[in-house]
Amino acid sequence: MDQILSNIKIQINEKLYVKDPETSPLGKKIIEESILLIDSIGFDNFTFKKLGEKIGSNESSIYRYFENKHKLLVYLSSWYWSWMEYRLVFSISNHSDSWEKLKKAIAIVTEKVEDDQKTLHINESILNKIIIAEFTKTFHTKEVDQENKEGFYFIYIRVINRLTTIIKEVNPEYLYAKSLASSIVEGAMHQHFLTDHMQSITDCNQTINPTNFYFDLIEKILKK
Amino acid sequence: MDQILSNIKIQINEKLYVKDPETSPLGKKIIEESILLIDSIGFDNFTFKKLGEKIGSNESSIYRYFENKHKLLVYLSSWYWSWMEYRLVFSISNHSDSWEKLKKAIAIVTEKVEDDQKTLHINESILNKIIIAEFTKTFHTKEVDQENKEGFYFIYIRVINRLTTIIKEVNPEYLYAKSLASSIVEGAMHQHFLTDHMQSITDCNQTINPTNFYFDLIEKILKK
DNA sequence: CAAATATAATAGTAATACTTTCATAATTGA
DNA sequence: TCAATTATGAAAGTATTACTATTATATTTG
Repeated sequence: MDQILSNIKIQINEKLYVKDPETSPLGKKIIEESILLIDSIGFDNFTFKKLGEKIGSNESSIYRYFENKHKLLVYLSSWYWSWMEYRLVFSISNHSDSWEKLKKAIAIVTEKVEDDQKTLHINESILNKIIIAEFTKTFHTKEVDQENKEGFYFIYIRVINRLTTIIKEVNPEYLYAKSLASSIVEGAMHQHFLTDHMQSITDCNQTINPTNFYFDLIEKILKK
Repeated sequence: MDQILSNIKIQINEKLYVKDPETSPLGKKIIEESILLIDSIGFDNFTFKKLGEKIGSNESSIYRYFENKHKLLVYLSSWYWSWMEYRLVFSISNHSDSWEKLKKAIAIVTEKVEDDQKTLHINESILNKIIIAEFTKTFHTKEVDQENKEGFYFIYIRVINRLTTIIKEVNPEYLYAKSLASSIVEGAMHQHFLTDHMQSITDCNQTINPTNFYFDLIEKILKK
């Protein structure tokens, strides 16, 4: 997996950037440090000026890579879901039993991400924290329909479609495979959020995690 | 119900406003028109200046009611969840069977709100649209823990707790009542959002709605 | 009807979200 | 290798946002 991942270049919609950040050291630094800065001060307080100060670069140089911070966040999210998709496809590839595949897939999309050292400039564990905290902001905008048309959420949708396909494999009679898939992906992020900030309305904690909750749930919903 | 609702004054955390908007015509106009303006241009593009222009009042006058637009949104959300809670409590009060109560409760929290004319200055149907589009922004902030301590999300949490209680009544052995309740409330909003903006990853549409999805889901999860 | 309170009008500040211009540094390819 | 191209940095500028403060004028209330 290490080798494969290091050979794969994650493809991101070209409309999300002005200049591809993967093509230069400054671009990579923007990605690397924006993840850390968004995690530390939150997306709402994040500005290109602050990022520039942090990386010792001028604000205007960052604008040569990204039009605005919204597109940077969509870029980071696309990267995340692309990486997720890769791990998902890989993890189910060695299973033929559809039930096993589903459990693997759900584990992948609902588990907290522990840092893996496979990519140099991206800390996946912190990126996962950002996704839990900020991903919903990428599409809760007035421009969502336009941006959806332009494919900004394409990879995220593809991940959910992959999960949907496996759900249908497990139980072709189940009527709500798409809604179940989108509920699990979004819901797992929400349960992680609640674990950290509103413990009183979730059963998840240090010992029980969203994966346990969703394993139990799909067993009851899909087992015939 | 009409009568009861018109007699009840929905209580909102005092920390959310500088001056209670229910105590003056301008205050009520701020509430009424902010709902319409947020719906029309989106919360991100909404400013007190624009609201002032719309209602023929000065920006500075609005600041005498709300410190900032974030607190206004939390105020509107609190109002919404308080109204929800009221309808929920009312709708289950004439049922003794816990399964019937659960179905009623889930219908209330997952159905699209059709405008009801019980309150004069608040359009609940449009407020429901705002909640679907913007509610997640109220707590996806760096200040969430502080604001949670101050009780900003108290009513929302109470609604979820009420649902949790009914779930436990239906099936005391089920291990994830809290997570199920929070998933349903959040998930229903998400499914409504997907219906409007990302049809390809939901089964909900004009004929099937989130309520159908969750009725089926709880039946499979909780029926013994 | 006077006093208190609410609202409006205006101006001002600091930060945000950019854009533009020009200088300089680094890279590339003939 | 050196000229041309491209990338980055520095600085300044604009419009908008998110407020605060001051003063004047309405409106309400006791």
